Amino acid sequence: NLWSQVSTSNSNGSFKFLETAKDLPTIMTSNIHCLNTMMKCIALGAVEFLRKPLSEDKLRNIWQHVVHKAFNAGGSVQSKSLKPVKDSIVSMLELKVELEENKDENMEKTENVSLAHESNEQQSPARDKHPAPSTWQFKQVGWLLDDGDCQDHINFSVEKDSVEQEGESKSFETTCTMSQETLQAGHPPCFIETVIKETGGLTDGAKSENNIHPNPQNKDSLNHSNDVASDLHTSDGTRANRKKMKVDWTPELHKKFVQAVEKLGVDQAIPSRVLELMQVESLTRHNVASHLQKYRMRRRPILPKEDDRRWPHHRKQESRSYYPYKPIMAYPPYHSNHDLPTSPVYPMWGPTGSHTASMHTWGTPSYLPWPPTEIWHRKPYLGMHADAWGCPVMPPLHSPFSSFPQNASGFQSASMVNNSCGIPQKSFDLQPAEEVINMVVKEVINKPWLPLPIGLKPPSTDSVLAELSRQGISSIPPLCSNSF
DNA sequence: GGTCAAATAT
DNA sequence: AATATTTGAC
Repeated sequence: NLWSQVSTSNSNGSFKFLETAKDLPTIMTSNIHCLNTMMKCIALGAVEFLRKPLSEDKLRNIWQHVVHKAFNAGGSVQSKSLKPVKDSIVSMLELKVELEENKDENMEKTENVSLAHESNEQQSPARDKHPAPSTWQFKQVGWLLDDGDCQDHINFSVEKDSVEQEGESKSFETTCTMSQETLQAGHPPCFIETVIKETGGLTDGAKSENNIHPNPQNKDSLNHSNDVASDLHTSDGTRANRKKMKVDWTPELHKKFVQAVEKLGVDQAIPSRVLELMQVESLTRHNVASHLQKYRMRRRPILPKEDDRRWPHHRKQESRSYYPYKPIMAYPPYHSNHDLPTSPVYPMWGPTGSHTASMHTWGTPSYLPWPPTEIWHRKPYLGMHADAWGCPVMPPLHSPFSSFPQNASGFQSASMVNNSCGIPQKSFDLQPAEEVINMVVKEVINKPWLPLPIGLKPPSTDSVLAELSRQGISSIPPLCSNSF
């Protein structure tokens, strides 16, 4: 990802640049507010044309789209985690800032910034990755078998070193499976399977990993004791060794988590509260916090917030706690959620259609597949990985930005039409302060779930072209000619 | 306490 | 190598 900048003192240069960078989403910013110029830029492939006084809103808007874009891309690639995206965006930010700094607006007439995205981002239609969803769902089923739905199991393995005797470090792992009524307060007994994870003489660092499978893998045998494992019933808490326990977020546990989060409202879900609602002792705030962190990262639903003010949209009173997150994606405008129930716009995590599907098992209506891998290491009883999900993950086969929303901030607002010559109100407006830029970008990045401002609807090519011809600018390379 | 991000563990 | 969790810092 990078920002490329081209500053020219004459619009012609800019146009040239635009043409050169057709395939790169380019945003033109200029203090020239001539419809003609704008049209031309758009026609030449600019994704947006912003009038020079770059307001905070405009910036935010742009960045939100960038972030969305980035996230979308990330989502399509299953393995891709959010972080990288974030990083790249951040790096972009730096460049951006740098750019902004260097910017010498005095002379420049037109300046354009192009938001380029990694070349590899192009998705090859051929090989997609749709495994996640299906597997996920499938897994669910598998689990249902053992748990008998209403029982939740919390598994955590405690690893404690046997006595202090350093002689031979023998550590064993205790896997405690406690069951508890889903929502009931009761604290049922729990089974504790102790697995001796004997570690040979400490000397040879080679800890024979022969050790019994920690919970992860043969989870399958929830019900059966594992080979080496021996079952004992104990009063849970007591032996809840105070060592490091790794919480195993089983689907059930996760489900609870999600329910709690939803009850609170995603935006108000904070670790402590969630923990309360979950009523799962044995879990620490940190555990929840961590999970929450992960949770938030995955679902990047756009969620209304005070951010709305800027985007005169009528969602005022929406108790946006639940899933009003019908993402107002600027991105793939094509299908609205109902078209293809299963085709996620946000390939992986976005709150997309398919509510019902996931609803039952995860009680998560809007969040698609939670953790793909997590699902995997529990072997579903029923073999085959059949794509239960059956979701034809359709990756954006087209240029990622193909539908990049135009008109970030009232592109076609009357104001700009008449306003042929912008007059810098405040130096600030013309040149957003670095802090502002930083702040805005950061905000956007940090809250990917915020609603995408404005329905940035792409200016219809037709209208633009029409207008252009009307203006006598017809010698412009047709938009459609290039992949833009 | 909440968040974030680095460090670990798997 | 990629994730899932845990730790620690802020």
